[in-house]
Parts: sequence; C-alpha cells; structure tokens
Amino acid sequence: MDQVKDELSSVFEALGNDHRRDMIVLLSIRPRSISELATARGLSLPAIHKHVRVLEAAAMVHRRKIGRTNFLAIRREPLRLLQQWTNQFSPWWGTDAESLDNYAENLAAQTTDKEKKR
Amino acid sequence: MDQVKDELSSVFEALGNDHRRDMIVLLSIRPRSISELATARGLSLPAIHKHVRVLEAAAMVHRRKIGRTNFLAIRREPLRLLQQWTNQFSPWWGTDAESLDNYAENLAAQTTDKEKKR
DNA sequence: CATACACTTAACTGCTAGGTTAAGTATATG
DNA sequence: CATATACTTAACCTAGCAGTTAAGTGTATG
Repeated sequence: MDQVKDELSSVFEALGNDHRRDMIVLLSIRPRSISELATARGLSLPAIHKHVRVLEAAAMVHRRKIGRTNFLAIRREPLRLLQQWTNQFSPWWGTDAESLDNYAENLAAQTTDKEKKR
Repeated sequence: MDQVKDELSSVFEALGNDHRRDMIVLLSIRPRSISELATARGLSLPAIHKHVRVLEAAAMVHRRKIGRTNFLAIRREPLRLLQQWTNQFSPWWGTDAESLDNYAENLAAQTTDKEKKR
C-alpha cells in the first residue's frame, strides 16, 4: 500500500515536468536514444540524462544499450496506475458546482458558533 | 491548444505534491474549509493557503466564503483532462517490453555509422 | 467596543529541481 | 593506436517550492 503510494508519487513527480511529459509522448510513439531526445527537446545531454534518471526512478522507461547507444522505451504500467488514480473521480463527472452551494450553507449552519447556542 | 497544454501543465504541477493530491481526495468526498484541511494534513494555515492557491491556479477547486469561513469544493473538469491525457496510452496497454528488443537492434543497424558508408 | 476566529500577507529560510560547462568513461572506426 | 561518438559524472549556479513565524484583515459574538 505504501509502496503503491510511493510509486504514484514518483509518477506524478516525473510527469510534473513538461520536458518529461513530452519525452513520454515521444517514447510512446517509438523508442529513442538519449541523444535523439536531447535534440528533440533542445536540451543538453546532461540535462536529458537527469530527466531520464527521473523517468527511470518512476519505472516509466527502460533502456537497452547497444554499442554506445542507449535506447529508451516506454513502460506503460505506471501510466495505468495514474489512470486508476484518476478514475476514482469519474463516477461523479459533471456533478461539481451544484454540490457546494447547498453543502456550504448546511455545514455553515451546523458548525458556526450559532450551533453552540442551542 | 496552447491553453490546453498550459492547463494540463498546471494540473500535473498541482498533483505533483503529495499534500495537494491528498487534499483533492479529501475534497472529492465532501467540501471542507481551509482550517479543516490544515488540521487534516497537519500543516499550518499559511502552508495550506499556498497549496490552495496552487489548486485554484489549476482550476481544480473553487471556493465559497460564508461569513469568515472559506469552503472549498473540487472541480472535476481538470481531472477529466488528466484522464484524457492518460488514455492516449491505453490502446497499447501491455505491449511494452517486446517492442524494444526488436526495435533497438533494427534501428541500431540503420543509424549506426555503418549506414554512412553506403 | 473588545475579543476571538478564520484566514491572509509578508518576510525569511532550507532545500532541491533543473539547467550549465568541463572533464571522464565506454565503444566504435580508420 | 588515434580519434570520434555517445553518453556519464562532477561541480557549480539560480530560481522557486514548501515550510516557518509574525503581523494584518475581515467577520462574528458577548
């Protein structure tokens, strides 16, 4: 359970960065080398290298070294985890605004200092 | 398009923090005041206040002030955006590992310096 | 009107994400 | 063996996040 949460944390952390999110999209099309990602994103190799480390820490990519080239490919399991987390809210799609108006007034009536009077 | 991407950015940024993710889960159950969130998460009011600002910037919550109490409620639209982004990968669930082994070798054969020889 | 409550704002601090350049390592090529 | 390629590592810098305490603002309550 704790481990699940930590995984989710690292996934959200990884995807919190625009570059890394774009890298994931690129890798979802096809595997790429680190150099390819660097030029695709207009960043230096060390910079991309760090991003790759973060994606690896979140287990969102795996690599295969052939010769001196490192090919990266996407791992979709963490994305399923993300999808699961997101789906917990879907039963209530479209039922947002109406709730607060009623709720807040009722709760206010209950928890305000007026309540203590009774 | 650009605006969509910015929205997505702010959503990922907001959810990149454990506290804020938990706050969203709490608010998905029912609206809460800022003080409630502060005690629920064991943080000071100013700290929670900042987190709320981030969630508001991502349009993930809206507030209603009644008297001196600020009630916060979830807005689920941004979560749908997140779900959409995540779903772009779902057509390929479970087709990860097998791809790289073949791909990398073929690509290596093509793009390696040997290619320049031809 | 005084006091408490529910924030809000300001000012400051520690930490770290994300970038850089420069130097080091591993592999391929002539 | 020399040189180029594809990273990797180290060292450093800057901006901004996430927290704190302390003081300020708006709204009830006696």
